[in-house]
Amino acid sequence: MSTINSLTVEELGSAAQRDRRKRILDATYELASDGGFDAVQMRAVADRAEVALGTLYRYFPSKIHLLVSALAREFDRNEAMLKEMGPIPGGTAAERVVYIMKRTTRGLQGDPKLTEALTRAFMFADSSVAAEIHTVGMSLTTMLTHAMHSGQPTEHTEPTAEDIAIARVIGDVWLSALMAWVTGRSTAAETGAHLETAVGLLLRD
Amino acid sequence: MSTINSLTVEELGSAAQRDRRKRILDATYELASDGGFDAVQMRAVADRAEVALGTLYRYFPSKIHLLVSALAREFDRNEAMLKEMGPIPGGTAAERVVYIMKRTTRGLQGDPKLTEALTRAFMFADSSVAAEIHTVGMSLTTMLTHAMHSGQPTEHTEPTAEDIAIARVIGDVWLSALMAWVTGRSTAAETGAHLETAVGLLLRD
DNA sequence: GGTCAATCTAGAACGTGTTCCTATGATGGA
DNA sequence: TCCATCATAGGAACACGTTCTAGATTGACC
Repeated sequence: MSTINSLTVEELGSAAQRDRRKRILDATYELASDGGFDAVQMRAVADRAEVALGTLYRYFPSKIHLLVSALAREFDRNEAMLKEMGPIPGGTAAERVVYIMKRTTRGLQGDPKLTEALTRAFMFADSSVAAEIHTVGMSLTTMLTHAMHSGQPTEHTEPTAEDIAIARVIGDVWLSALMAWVTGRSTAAETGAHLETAVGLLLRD
Repeated sequence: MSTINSLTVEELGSAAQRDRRKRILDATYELASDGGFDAVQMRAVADRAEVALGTLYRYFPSKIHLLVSALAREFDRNEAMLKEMGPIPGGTAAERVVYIMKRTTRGLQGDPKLTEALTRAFMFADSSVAAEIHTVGMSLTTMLTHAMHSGQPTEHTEPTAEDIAIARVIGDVWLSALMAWVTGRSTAAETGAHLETAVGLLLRD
């Protein structure tokens, strides 16, 4: 068990410890959802989770680790939901990709403060959280290549190198757009339009 | 003159004030170049620039404003340098854009600490920094559309809407790649390759 | 039950971004 | 020249992330 990483569920022996961890993440979620990044103050999280400040830091070595761990938990939940969904609507790859991106974006924009907190943490994260971030990136790429081929004859073949490259570029645009939205530099509508433009440029059939 | 924005050169009446502003940005540059984001401490900047802390805050209302303004100045300088450099080498728009982007990226990667500081500031900026961010964005877009048409018959016509859209997407990819590099999640080589791929996808002639 | 190590609590303390206050100096108009 | 106004210097004070310390509690093992 290293001191530089967040404690994962598996590393926690007792039920009381797992419960503390859950209380901490719940408190983080609530505070973030309520007031965004700035409202997630370590003393406030500790208070609400009914643990001491030192204990909070034993479980999550920094505010960034805490928020990224909360993001990871949300991502897991979202992925489960997507799996239950049937084929993706849309006649062309571009349409399907736009559909899936807008759907995901809309989900995030439904809870702006939470999204702001999690996105900020994600963008401020350094190499110590590289593993988690890579996981999120892979997840996004998979989602996009899947959308490109959904319902097509190529549905169950491996995505080509170009598919993956395109998915990565779209992911980059998406992150930038999300960042602009989160930081109040663009509106939800602009975010959607920008994404659509980018997908149109990349996936002209 | 509002209190929520950085003071621009034009808003500063006296030569002494313009000199103070320059000293502050120089100090910021040096500290960032030396120790990165964390080393740019407001007290240290004020000391080195030989201004009071309050004065520093009068010129730049936050550390983020300060760093983004420093970034903007670097972009301006870069733009001036590019203008003096004759036509951009490369037979196609893609080649010219890749040339310009790699050149800029190499410049940044030659001073990693500085780049880390400026990129982090850029990513953390909220809507109060929108004006400064917009300056940087316009600068980048101009640079890219110029590269697309450099030495072409269309050199001196206005860039089309599509040109601008493409430039923005490339900017997004560049920022994401830079972010991954700055936070230690990808290497310089990967950054260049990723950029090249994206430009290839967007500018197929 | 007793002992020991790990963990937890409570809270002080520190660093750095930010704000605020007062005195001092500069500038421009009467 | 004198005054009014505003920018600046100098530094205290505050907020929040983070670290540290001292004691209380827990839990595993004898």
